[in-house]
Parts: sequence; C-alpha cells; structure tokens
Amino acid sequence: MASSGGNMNTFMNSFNSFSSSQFMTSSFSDPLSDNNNNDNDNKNWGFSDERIKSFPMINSSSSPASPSSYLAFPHSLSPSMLLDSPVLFNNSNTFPSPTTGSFGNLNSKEGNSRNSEFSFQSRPATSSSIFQSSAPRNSLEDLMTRQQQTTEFSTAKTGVKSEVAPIQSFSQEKMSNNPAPVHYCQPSQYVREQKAEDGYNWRKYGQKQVKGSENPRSYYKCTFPNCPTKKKVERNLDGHITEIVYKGSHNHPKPQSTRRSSIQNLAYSNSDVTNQPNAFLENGQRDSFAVTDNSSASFGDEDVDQGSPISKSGENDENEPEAKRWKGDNENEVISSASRTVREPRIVVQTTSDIDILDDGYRWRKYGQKVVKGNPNPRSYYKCTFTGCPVRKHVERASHDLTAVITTYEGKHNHDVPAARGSGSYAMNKPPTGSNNNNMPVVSRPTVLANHSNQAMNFDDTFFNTTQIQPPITLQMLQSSGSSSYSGFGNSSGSYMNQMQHTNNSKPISKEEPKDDLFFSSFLN
DNA sequence: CGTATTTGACCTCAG
DNA sequence: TCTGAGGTCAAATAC
Repeated sequence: MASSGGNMNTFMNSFNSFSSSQFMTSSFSDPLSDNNNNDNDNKNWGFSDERIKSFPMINSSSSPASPSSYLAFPHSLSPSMLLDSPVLFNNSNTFPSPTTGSFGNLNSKEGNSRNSEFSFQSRPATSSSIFQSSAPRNSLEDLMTRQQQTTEFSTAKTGVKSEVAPIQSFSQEKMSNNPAPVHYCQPSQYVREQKAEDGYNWRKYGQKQVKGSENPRSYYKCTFPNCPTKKKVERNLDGHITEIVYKGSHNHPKPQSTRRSSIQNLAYSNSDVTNQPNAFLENGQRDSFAVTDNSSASFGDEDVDQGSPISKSGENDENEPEAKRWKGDNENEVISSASRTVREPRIVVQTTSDIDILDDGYRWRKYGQKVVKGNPNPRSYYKCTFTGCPVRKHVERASHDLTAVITTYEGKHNHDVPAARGSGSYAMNKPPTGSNNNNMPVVSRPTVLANHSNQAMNFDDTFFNTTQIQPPITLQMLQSSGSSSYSGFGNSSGSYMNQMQHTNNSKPISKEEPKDDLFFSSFLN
C-alpha cells in the first residue's frame, strides 16, 4: 500500500500485520484502576476468555537509551498503557528474569500515532495517580510519572493537551502539581486526546456498547482525505483505553502537530532511525503528541494496524493467526490496507495496572513452569506473594529471540509495592500497584521483535504478554532518560517499555478471566 | 459559525 | 432464514 516502501514500509507493514486487531489494548488498566473492573478484568485475565494481553516489550537494543524507544508506543499504545504495564518498568533487562518485561517495541508503522492514541486518556484519578504529578505515591508511580512525563513529555509541555491522557496525561499537568489524580477525562476528552496521541487526526464516527464488555467502543476514522484508516477504541469506565484496533494503514504521513515538542522530534528521530514506520511522523496533525508519534513508531494503535511494527507482514501472519480483524474487514482488506501485512494482528493494549516485570518490585513466588505450545522455551509461572494479592504472571523467552522475554501479567496488585527489596530502586521503580494504580494500560506494540514475541506468545493464555528485549532498561534509565526517553518507545530499536500484547482474542483481558488457579493448575498439571 | 462529538437508527455479517 | 452483534451513518448537539 501506500505505506509500502523502503524500510519504513516494512515497518509499516509489519505493523499492519499486527493489524489493529491484534493490538488491542486491553483492559488491564481497568483492573488496576478499579476493583470492580478488576473483577471483570480478572475474568478476562483469566485467560479463558480471551483476551490475553501480551505486552511484548522489546528493547531493541541495547540502546535503551533512546527514550523514545521506551515510550514509543505504537500509535495506539499509549504511553500510559505502557506505564501501566509492568513491562514498561522493567528494570532488569536481564533475561534471567523474565519478569522484567521489556516493552516490545512496536514499531508503528508510521510511527504514528498510535502511540498516542492509547495513551492517552487521562485516567481517572485512581489510575491516574500514577501519573499524577503529585508526589508519586510509590516509586512506581514516580516512575510511571516520570516515564509518562518523559513520554508525554514533552508534548504536554509543549502544550499538548492532556490528550495523552492517563498515562501520558501525567504529563505536565499531573506532574506539575496535581496531587490529585484528578484527571479523569470525559469520554470526549479522551477522544480528543487520542487524536493527539498517534499524531494522526481522527474523527469519531460512532460509539457502541459491545456485548460482553463494559467498555464502550468508539470508532474513529482518519480525517486525512481518502485515508482509509480506522480504529476502534475501547475505554474503561475510567476512560482508559483498554483496547485499540486499527484497520488499514495510513496512506499519508502524519500531520505535524504543532504541539509537538522537541521531544517528539527526539522520539521520532529515534524511532525513525530505528526503523519505524513512523517515520511519517509528520507533524501535522493536531494534537498528536510528539511522543506519541515517536512512539508511533512504537505502539500506537495505528502502528499496530497499519503496520504493526511488530511483525513483518509475513511473520505476522504466522504468528498472529490469532489476531482478530476488524470485523467486516477482509483479511485482504486488511492486508491491502496495510499493504504488507498479511493479517492484521490485533494489537491489544492492555492497561496493566501494575505490571511488574521482574523487578517490578513485587515479590513473586514461582509456582509452576510449563512449556507451551509454540514456544520451546519454558514459561515459569509466578504469583505475587503478597497476601490476598491475586496477581500472577508468567514469563517466557520468545521463541524467536531469546533475548526477548515475554511477561504476562494477570490481575492487579491490591497492595503497594513492597518495600524495596534490596535496592530501593525497586520501590522507586514500581508504581504502587494498588488497585488504583493500574491505570496505565500497557500497550503492546509489535515491533519486529514483537513479532517474535507474538509468535511466541500464543495468547492462548489470558495473560498479556510483554516481550522484553533484553537490553533491559532500568527504571533509572527510563527516568534518567527523561521524558524523551519515553517517546523513545516508538523506536523500534529501543523501545523498552513498549509492551505489546497480542491476544488471541481481541477481548479485553479484563472481562473474563478464567480463574487463575484453575488456569494455572491446568498448566501445572 | 464551523467543526467535532454524541447517539439512535440502520446496515451488514456471522452463527 | 432468523437473530444478534458489530459497524456505520447522519442528524442533533456541543464546543
């Protein structure tokens, strides 16, 4: 398609391959944010249902450095999501701990936007807390905040609206002072935010309550003339994006956003450099956050759709058989749209509440290990050791890329991050997972790596996975990287934080979760 | 006043 | 063929 072209195209394609469908954000955030949600989420988490959210995080490279990489969320992915996702924060890159999920980079094809999309909503306070500028509750929050800040970054600074929302939202505002989480955005707000997010301009043309989901689904069309790209976004009650599905690919560069700040640029640069399709980041679009854009490379929903960074077209297919397609879309269509990718992988962005990656600061008890289909590498299963905390996670190395670790979290932590274990760092890093915190959705974006991850992840499981690419990025790194870093996610190369989730099911994790125990027990058995 | 969002109705498609 | 779910349209409304 239009996108096809040089490398960029490739990315794009890959993203596309992921197709929006695959990348959905999922519900994690909700869980975090709300207990209620959690219930639902849990259900979802359960896996059984469905949506698994995987957040592959890929750190491409070692260069974690590029903030952008971190942040770069696929368009759709909002930084916030990332933030939410434990993955993002992974400190460790080290393989050893799978938990440290790295965020896969999703390269958004176009870098687009997608990132932004996700992100954005400002979440309701609870979740938002993370972002809130106010003193971070936890180290996690801080981290989140910082990250967000970074990611959002600049955008925010630049004056970007809160569009960014939750995760991003943090942006300045939150950061600045609001002690209170405050930012719950109304739906409309979110919408607007989204625009900014991925850098593309979107017009909402419909909203509908989807069966089986508490979350209303909004339908958007790219406002660029003749651009066939559409996306559908599900948001939590809180306003967090739980899932974003892109359809088609943009046949134009991103509009420049006036707002974008240097950060964006940075991000782009990174992303672009890396490979992202996002190259297009154009500026044009209104609000798109630079960050997003950057991220675009990474996650943006769009990314997903358009070319999900993750997979290359081919790969995607294979890997992402599971991915849904936008209903009504023919694969062909999808493909065509993407031009490259075969399937549209769904991108699920989950907001994870607190996903921690290994070093997420939480304490985990290994209770099982199993080799799952599609990946020769054993998946270890962990439970949060905090009394009464239902959170579980499983970690596995991507079959393709040993360096990539896929971490899938289930449930939200109902408690704060335990005191820093050894290093205070942990604490710092982690957000308070508390129910409140979850907000941030994790976004997963497919990156090349992601692709791998995707494959690896077969999302049979409800968990969402995060793939990390090894160069682990530490929180510190993230922090240090500053805002810019976030944006970085987009970068294909480096996105650390990006998490991609691929779920077989588009369903948001939240809804039906099979019970963990059962679920796990099955494995164990 | 123009543009974007909201929202109910209608259309399409899969089961 | 029917039914329900999902997706889109478009008038009304809000910004």
